[in-house]
Amino acid sequence: MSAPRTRFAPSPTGFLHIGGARTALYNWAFARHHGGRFVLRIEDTDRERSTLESEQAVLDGLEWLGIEWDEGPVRQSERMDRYREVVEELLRKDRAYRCVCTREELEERKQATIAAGRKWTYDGRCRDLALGPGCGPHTVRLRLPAEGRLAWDDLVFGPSGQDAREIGDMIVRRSDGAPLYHLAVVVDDVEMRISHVIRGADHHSNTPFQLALYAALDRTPPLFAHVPLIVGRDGKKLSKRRDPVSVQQFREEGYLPEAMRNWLARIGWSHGDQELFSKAEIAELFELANVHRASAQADPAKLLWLNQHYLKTLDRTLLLDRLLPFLERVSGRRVQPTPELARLVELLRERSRTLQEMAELARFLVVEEVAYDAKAAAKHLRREIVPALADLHARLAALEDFAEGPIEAAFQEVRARHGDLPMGKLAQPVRVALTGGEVSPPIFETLAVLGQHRALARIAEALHYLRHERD
RNA sequence: GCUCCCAUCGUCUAGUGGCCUAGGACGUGGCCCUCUCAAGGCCAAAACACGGGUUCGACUCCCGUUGGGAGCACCA
Repeated sequence: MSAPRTRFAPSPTGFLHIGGARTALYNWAFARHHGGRFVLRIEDTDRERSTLESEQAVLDGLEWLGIEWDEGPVRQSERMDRYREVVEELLRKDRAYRCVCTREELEERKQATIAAGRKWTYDGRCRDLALGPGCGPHTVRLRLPAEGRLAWDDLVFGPSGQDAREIGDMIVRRSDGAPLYHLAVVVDDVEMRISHVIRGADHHSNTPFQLALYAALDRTPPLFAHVPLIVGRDGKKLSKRRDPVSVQQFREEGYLPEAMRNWLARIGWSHGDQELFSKAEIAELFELANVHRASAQADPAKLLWLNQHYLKTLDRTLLLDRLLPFLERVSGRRVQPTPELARLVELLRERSRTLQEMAELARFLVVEEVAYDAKAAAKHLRREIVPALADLHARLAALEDFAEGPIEAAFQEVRARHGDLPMGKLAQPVRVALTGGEVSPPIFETLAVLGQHRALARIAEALHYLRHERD
């Protein structure tokens, strides 16, 4: 195939939705795979609902996911004159006609038809009236063929189509002069020379009408590929209320773009048994032929697993960089990358599923003092540990090289001196003293990362708490 | 209601008439490892929606049923 041109055409009426993000990803991947170009178009003809903020949110989301576009963004709102021209041209060529039926009249006739048990499409009342521009408030309707089939070979769904007579003459220009969505889309896809329209399956049944528009415009339609919808947990349509749907939201919860991209790619598309795909692999391996036809549920558990995988394997500098904002948020302070923090992050990689979790586990390193988790303190900070803990404090204070090995030796000595104290009995209280909670990397490493001075201060603080504050 | 579409473990999927005692991954359960939490290793449970055909042979092809989805606007 000659270099294809694909496009992603979101309407900026909210944030970037995971369904939209996946559609964008597929368009991007298809273009990259075939050495084509990927164009971004903003469908903001609905002035009421479109905002600049949400346009920016969509752009940010795409950038974050690493889905870069080659052209655009082109805004439909800036092309209104062109759509008007096209409608005039359609009128001139008698491919369309003016219609003065009001909404009320239409509704009335529609109800009557349905009551009579027949199917409603526009009844063509104004079709042969040859109404001129002076006919008063009117819409413009496309003249649809009375017979024949509007068919295409969908790249995902295969042979598709609908009889023209079942569609009826659809409106292409509203009575206020604004073009309808389908007209704008077709005009843009023609003029942007889009070769492959890859979009959500919710547009599958809109396609016949758009085909009629291409015919009226005397243009060859592009190839269509409809990708299955992502549905919610119960198999129903995604609901903003029930399901997490915003890319931005996942981002704020600490998911990595690498994981999101991989997750999105694998919903409704597969390449054999492969689960892990880098950005380059998605571009290299993506084929429309391997896109499923059935709608799919997005599984948050799988995303969590993917996220942990990328957390484990991401470049260390990059990871630290991504973590900082989260760490600043959970600690409430400015955080500089330090060698200690970098070391801790290495230990936290396989213990965190999100950047948020990682930040919470790293918090103890960047704050001045930790607050004891009530449950952890109740369980591990008990009076009977005081002698051993005090002994450990003394031994650790005496260390010249505050590294893992010597620290471990200190622990062994203390345990032996206190009736062969089980490791857990000593490690857990120390862990609570150091971090405030009962979860952290291995205790020797945790101590080493925190440093002798701060570690001793926290153990001393715990001893003070045990002697004076605890009942 | 009408039109169109879809249907393999809980979820994402492999499978294109015999390689299937239906494979993988996530999740779930168990065991091992273990100073906590993880990670890791091993094991397990878990699916071809149903009914008819076609065929020597159907998860794979055809028809129907059931279930699910999308579209049916002077929204996008």
